[in-house]
Amino acid sequence: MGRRSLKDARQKEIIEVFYQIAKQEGLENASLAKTAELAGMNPSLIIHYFKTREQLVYGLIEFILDRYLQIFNVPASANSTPKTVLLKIIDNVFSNKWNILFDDSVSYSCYALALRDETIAGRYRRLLETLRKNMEQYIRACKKDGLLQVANPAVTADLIFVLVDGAYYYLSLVKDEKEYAAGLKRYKKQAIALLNFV
Amino acid sequence: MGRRSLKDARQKEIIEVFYQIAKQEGLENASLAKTAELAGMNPSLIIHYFKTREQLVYGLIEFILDRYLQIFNVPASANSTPKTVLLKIIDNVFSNKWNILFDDSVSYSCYALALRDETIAGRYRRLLETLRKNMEQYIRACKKDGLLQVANPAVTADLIFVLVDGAYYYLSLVKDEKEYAAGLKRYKKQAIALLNFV
DNA sequence: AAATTAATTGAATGAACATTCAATTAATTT
DNA sequence: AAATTAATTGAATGTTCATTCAATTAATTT
Repeated sequence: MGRRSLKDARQKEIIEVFYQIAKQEGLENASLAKTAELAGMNPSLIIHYFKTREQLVYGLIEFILDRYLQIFNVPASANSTPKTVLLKIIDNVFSNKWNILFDDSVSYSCYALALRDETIAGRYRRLLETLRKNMEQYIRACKKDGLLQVANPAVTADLIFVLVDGAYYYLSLVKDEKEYAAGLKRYKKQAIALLNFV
Repeated sequence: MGRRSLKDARQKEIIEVFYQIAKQEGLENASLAKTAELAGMNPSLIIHYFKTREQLVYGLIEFILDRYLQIFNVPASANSTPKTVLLKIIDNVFSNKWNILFDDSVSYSCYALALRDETIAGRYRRLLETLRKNMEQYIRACKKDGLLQVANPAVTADLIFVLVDGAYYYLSLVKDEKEYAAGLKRYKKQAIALLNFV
């Protein structure tokens, strides 16, 4: 049947290099040429795998959005009660891990794209919905066990993510580590207050 | 003394056209050529007034950031008490006026730039600081009159803006008008709750 | 070994871009 | 009217870019 396809692996590799370039130079300056050079391949090979730059950007966004779901990766040791799980998730959200996982500039550039491209907007909507639904389930589990008192788990989950997004908007400009940590702590405290644990 | 300079007026005009192009095509696709064409002038005239595209972008950001301060423009009729003023400001923040004043995509593109350009970052820091300080003063005035009970006006002001930024992050993807209005209302209610009026 | 399929290269294309520079036109002052 | 200063134009430059296409190389199967 001829040579076997490297498509999946190659695409992933290219996306990762493209992301690296975008981090260094900004998404708007991330070109196929630069990406190809860093990846040690010919620009036309990128076109071979993605057809257009636009498709590569779609790939990058898929790649980035997938990372968000890692918030809900909680070690088994924290699985004792719904409350410890929920608190661990809140921990994840308001932690420095966030900054390692995401480049702020690229993130906002992608979001700006979403606001002009319905395909990308759809992906983002689905992600934000998933994040909220997941959080809602965890809140619901706690509520069922009488661990917290909230009128509407969906509304509370939404509010928490609004807090998260607003927090990182502000914090992304904060260079001072102490101030950054203090802010993160304050916002986290506010999020936990919203959960109204008994 | 020769011909008098049109610099200020011309620069402002160019920035406004540049903004218009950025709204239509995205900031990353807003070129001097397109701007010049829409403005009915030669691209080199833009260079004449701004030296480089980078300087034009700086001008655009200045232009956009100035608009944010309009939040605090409160009609004299609302000046009766510190509480009505503060509520009017909250009203302004969580209103549709916001969307008319700002293009979401361009806003996030500019913010992405700030995170890779210290000059722009400085401008944003100053603005965010000003917004918070202003809000803090209004909260303080209410507190002095015993109209609300908050432990730390600065912290509360910050939290409100975190809420605002997170709210618009989410809402910018919401197309449905009813859902948009409902969200806005919910977040506004939460902001007012934070103020803890007596 | 021949056939097949995909990977990869390299050269070429044309478009768009920011910027430069010299020349011209239009106000304003003396 | 002459001098001055700024506005404006238009052509030119060189770079970077995404994309195309034909040719070549490398696996894999029959």
